[in-house]
Amino acid sequence: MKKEYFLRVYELVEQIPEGRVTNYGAIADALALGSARMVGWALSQSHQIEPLLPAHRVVNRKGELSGRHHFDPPESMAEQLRAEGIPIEDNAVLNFASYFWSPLEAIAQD
DNA sequence: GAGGTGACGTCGT
DNA sequence: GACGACGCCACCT
Repeated sequence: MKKEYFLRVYELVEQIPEGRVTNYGAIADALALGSARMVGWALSQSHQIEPLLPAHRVVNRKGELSGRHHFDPPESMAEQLRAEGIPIEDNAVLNFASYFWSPLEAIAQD
């Protein structure tokens, strides 16, 4: 069961509220994965399984859209974030700290 | 069964 | 402050 650990990342990312963003490290910490790389890797896997996953709400520690290149139209990641009211500039989230959403909240509710 | 990969993060120089 | 190297661990070939 635990082998499908990426499903946990899946569930968590799925709970990211609209207009909010989070980073890989926060998810890794929330799930006690121990490595943010696992989150990025998990998202890359989940992307092909469930494209509906709001992976565009997950960025790196600097708020940069590091995974934009994995989207079909790479710029769609920023477009979707902007559509949710999140300002994007130079492929990075402005006021990232202000829009940051802690995945721990999702776990707390669960 | 062993090696390589990866949407990152932290520490050291 | 910017750049480089290492660690981290599940999944794939």
